[in-house]
Amino acid sequence: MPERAFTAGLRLDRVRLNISESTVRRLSFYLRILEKTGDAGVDTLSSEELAERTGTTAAQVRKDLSLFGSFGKRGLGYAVPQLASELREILGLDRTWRVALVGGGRIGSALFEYGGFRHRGFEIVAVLDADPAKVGTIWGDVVLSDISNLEAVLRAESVDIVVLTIPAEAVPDVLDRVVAGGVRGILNFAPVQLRVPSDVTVKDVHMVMELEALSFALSQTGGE
Amino acid sequence: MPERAFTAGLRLDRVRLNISESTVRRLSFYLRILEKTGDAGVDTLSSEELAERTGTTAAQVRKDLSLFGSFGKRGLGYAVPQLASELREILGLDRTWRVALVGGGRIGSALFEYGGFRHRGFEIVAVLDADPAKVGTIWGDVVLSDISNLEAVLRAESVDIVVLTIPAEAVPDVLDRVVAGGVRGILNFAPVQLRVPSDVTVKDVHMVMELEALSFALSQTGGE
DNA sequence: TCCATTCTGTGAACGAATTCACAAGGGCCT
DNA sequence: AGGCCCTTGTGAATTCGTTCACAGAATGGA
Repeated sequence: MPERAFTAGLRLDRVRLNISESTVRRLSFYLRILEKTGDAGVDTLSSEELAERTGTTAAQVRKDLSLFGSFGKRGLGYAVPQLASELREILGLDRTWRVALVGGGRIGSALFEYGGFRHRGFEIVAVLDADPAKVGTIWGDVVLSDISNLEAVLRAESVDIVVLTIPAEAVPDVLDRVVAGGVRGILNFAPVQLRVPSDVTVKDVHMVMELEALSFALSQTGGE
Repeated sequence: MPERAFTAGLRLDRVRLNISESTVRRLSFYLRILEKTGDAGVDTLSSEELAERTGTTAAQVRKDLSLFGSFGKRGLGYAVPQLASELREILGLDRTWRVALVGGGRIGSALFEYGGFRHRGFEIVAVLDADPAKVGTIWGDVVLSDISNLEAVLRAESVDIVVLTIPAEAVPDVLDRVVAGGVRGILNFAPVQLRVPSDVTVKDVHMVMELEALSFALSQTGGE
């Protein structure tokens, strides 16, 4: 039983219940919109407006939020900064996450140089690669480590999340060692199924599969 | 009514029926496994084995495939090269798709240098950016074009699919022009909802949202 | 040839997620 | 203060996707 403090609106009794992946993804999207409109000086948003900007329905927005509490005012809508702050807390974004980049190739380096992660509280504290020519090179404020020290680096840097951008064939070995290093969150770019213990969460980014899904869609409607 | 020729096993009557996004994503994954095991010399695979390697269930595999035809042999399983070829056709991968990269920043250049797309039949035939300093530079075998010529380039190169890696604020304008350029498939990396006509298909890759979903998952189980 | 074994293909059952529809709360104007 | 309008929060209904369970096809062995 968790004993952590939540804000008044949060429903402790429901927090542990099945929240679907799609709900979480939408929450993340709602938060983005709230931050954007908040910056633009808007202070209230209805479920309808939120739905329109995120490509869903007003009922869906209200249902998603209702899983965590009552954050709106009937007749009025949602207070933008307040709801944003609730969502940040729900999503666990009221802290910094320590991220290691495992794989320093094309994708890995693009993610590193792309500042978008750090701005949202994901700090890259280590980069690892198997290529001896890369080991020791300086990436921004971190020195690239040899992947043979993986477990040690993960523990020394208290890494929470690993971003895996290694070739498929290297996955089984590296994955075991990531888990052994105590990491319980993995963002996986390799086009293989990661087999992990149940206390480890994996999210996949499969760009080629998305392209193939586009190919399918175009083939369906195309030809005329 | 489509009049195109399909192989014997394909069910013309069902091809247009609702195939869910999850089914398509799995088909793409099955294909990968088939190609990998085919290269390893395996010539037959059961739904059970396919399921294990893709992280789903045997029933799911059979159901997915049954939406398009009967490709297996009872008591035996699926012939690897044959099923791979069927899936390639179903997914529309029996041709080359012409892709334009719109946005030549971090992500865009990483995707360009990453060879994984071309190997699967997605050929990058144009790269466009708004930065005058980049226009005219040579990327592999293409010259980077000014985004002000967007529609013209898309038409001249017969672009099928656009990969959008531009900042969120540039999206509304560029998106309209992508659609005006006749493109009906978009792989979107910008963290905004794309509003497009119904004959245009969009697939999103939202890496930061995936990270936030990880943050949520870790917050749920963490703390003890 | 016949039986035992294996694994597919698929209706039916189930469960999860979305949408509907409306009662109740809140603000504003007169 | 009262009435009107607006928008939330949420059970109920519906739709969609997954899992179950088994009949039927293919193979190999006796």
